[in-house]
Amino acid sequence: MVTTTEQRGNPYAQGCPTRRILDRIGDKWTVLIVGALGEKALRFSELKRRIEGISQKMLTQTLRTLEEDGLITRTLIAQVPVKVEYQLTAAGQSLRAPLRALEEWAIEHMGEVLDARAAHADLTAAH
Amino acid sequence: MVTTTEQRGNPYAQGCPTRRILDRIGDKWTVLIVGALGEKALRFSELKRRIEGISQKMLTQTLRTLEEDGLITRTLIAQVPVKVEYQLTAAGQSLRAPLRALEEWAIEHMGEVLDARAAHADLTAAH
DNA sequence: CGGTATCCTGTCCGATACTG
DNA sequence: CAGTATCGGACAGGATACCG
Repeated sequence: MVTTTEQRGNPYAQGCPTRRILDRIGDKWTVLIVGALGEKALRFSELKRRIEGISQKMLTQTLRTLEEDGLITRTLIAQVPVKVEYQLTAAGQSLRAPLRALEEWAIEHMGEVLDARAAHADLTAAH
Repeated sequence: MVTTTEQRGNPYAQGCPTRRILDRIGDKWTVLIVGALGEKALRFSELKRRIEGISQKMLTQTLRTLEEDGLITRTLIAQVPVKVEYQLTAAGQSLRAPLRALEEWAIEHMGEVLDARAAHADLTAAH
């Protein structure tokens, strides 16, 4: 066997699918949607209300992508007016832990990073 | 005090800095660079070699951003030819754990997600 | 070696208008 | 309510050329 490190999950290799998957996860809205759906299933409009600043287009688009990836399910309840519920699949649920870890890191180190940015801005301003 | 949930680390609020920080972290190359520097300090060209497909421009740009954010340090060794070493700061190091968790999730669920995508592609192809 | 500067193309994404 | 469709500006990011 000519098994190199590229074979399995090596994100440093160009062809590796983990890259594509990491890209998706890294997506701004994906993180927020998965987070929002973590507690319980939500409707389209509930999601839109919870996630400030997301446009209808991006919400739809991201939901479709998540559905394609098997991370959420979309349930249409045929009534008037129409009702659509989104909820995490098992795979989607399993993503919550690593994402929460990231969120916690962001919250914890936010001040530190902002200070560093400010310090750098001062330096450049002073030439 | 009129402290709302928006005040602290609530990524769902538009103004919250955690969003900006999560955006940075979510960046394609950031994850790979921090991962690569995890083991030991590396030179510019070493990083470029390790991270397949990154352009010089993006490597430089991402390194600058990471430096501004206080996650890595840049050390210039004045000799001929010039040598520059990048290494993680303490804050940068602390980011490794959550990122590794994400990488591991990607590796573990890669197959699952790819299957879901394939299944979806079949459905749409069949009309 | 480790960059910077410039050009240029693709894509992201918000705004808007319309629909079952 | 929960979308789809379309347009257009901003911007990410590759290719290329040049520099200390």
